[in-house]
Amino acid sequence: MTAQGDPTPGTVRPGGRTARTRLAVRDAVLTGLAEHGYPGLTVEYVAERSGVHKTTVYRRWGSVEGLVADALDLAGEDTWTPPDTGSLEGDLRALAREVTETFGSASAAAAPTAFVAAAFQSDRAAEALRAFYTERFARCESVVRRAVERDEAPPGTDAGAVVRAVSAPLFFRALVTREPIDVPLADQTAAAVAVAVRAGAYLPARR
Amino acid sequence: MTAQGDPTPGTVRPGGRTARTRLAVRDAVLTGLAEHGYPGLTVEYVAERSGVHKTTVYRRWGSVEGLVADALDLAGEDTWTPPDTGSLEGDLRALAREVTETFGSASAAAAPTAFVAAAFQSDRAAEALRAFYTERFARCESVVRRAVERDEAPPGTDAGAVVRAVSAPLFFRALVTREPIDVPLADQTAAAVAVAVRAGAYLPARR
DNA sequence: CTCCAAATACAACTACAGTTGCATTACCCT
DNA sequence: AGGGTAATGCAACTGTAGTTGTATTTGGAG
Repeated sequence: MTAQGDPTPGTVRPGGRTARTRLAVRDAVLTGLAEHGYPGLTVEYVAERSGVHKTTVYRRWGSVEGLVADALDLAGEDTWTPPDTGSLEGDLRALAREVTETFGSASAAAAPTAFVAAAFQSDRAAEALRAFYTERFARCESVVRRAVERDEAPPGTDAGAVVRAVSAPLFFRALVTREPIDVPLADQTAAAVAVAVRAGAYLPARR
Repeated sequence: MTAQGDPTPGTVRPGGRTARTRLAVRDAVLTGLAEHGYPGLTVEYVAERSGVHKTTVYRRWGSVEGLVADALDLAGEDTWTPPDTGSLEGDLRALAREVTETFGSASAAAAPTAFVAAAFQSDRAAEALRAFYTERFARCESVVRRAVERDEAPPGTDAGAVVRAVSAPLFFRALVTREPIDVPLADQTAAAVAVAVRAGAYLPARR
């Protein structure tokens, strides 16, 4: 999960100017994504905006994809926890609505969209994205765990499959087919998955 | 759906050398994608491989994204029809397995993956991708229509939502999180959606 | 406080993607 | 068949992304 741009392990200088530079660059990356989108983000822009010389940016991050991958590593280090509404369908609906909100406004969608775009360009960004979602979905599995405890879902339900089934149709429309997504669609998706869970369609024995 | 690379409407020269050039270039694009992947595909490679001068490629297609968008337009002009196995779950399972097959081998996945990647880079490719999937999913809706006729699905079922719900989790894992997808996963996804359909979770009244 | 190593700044350079003006070729129409 | 026009080929050019070698600055350790 550690960014490749980090000083090599065991370095003597973890803080100070290096840390300031990194933060300034990360800030410039997010600003640039919001303003020009991923295709318009250039190393030169980040260098100018952050006040860090472009040589330094190239040496530590290597490319635009490296910059985005580093920003993605940072995004994974938050304290987000899945919703807890007291019912399976309520939790799934809240999860789906969060996706809808993220991709509802262009400014909020800029960074997540860029993360996916960068993953198509470089293996490092792809790995960072994979790690991000692995960790994020692992957090979400508590939703299913609680549902099992409430007898809303059969024991052994494949929690990972459930949380992916709720998110995927919305991600797919937002990122691949560019169809509009809204709250009713999120609710429909959550309801459908909740029905399937209760029916035992996500028991891993079926795989 | 007409490619931007086409001669302007009403042109006097729809066939002949122009058509040969276009086919040679399209072929080179697909070969290049399979060999080097999207990030490694360059206009210069396509020019050399196709025997068409790079100036011509730049003039007619404009960029790598234009080349990919044109190839995508071509891909949409096929005679593919959705499976007809005689049951809803069978049809959904067959659809899901097709997705699995597409992204199962690196060579088969190269073009579809590139289409999505290009859509993040240029609006023209994004529009071509949107058109492709809109048309493709419209064809798939016959699966749901037949299920309604067989009383396997309630009348008024949102066919578009159903076919997207079957495909999306597989696309999402293949393209975004880069998780492995296999036949059991396809079957699980299809079974879950079939259960939800039968329970009436995809009635558009819920939106 | 001073010294040392790491990180950054600077400037010049390289390479290649993409452009432009013009010559040439090939196709369609009469 | 042959003339006109669209499309392609060609070669030289431009701009900029990315590189390299070196000087300078910074921050921590003793």
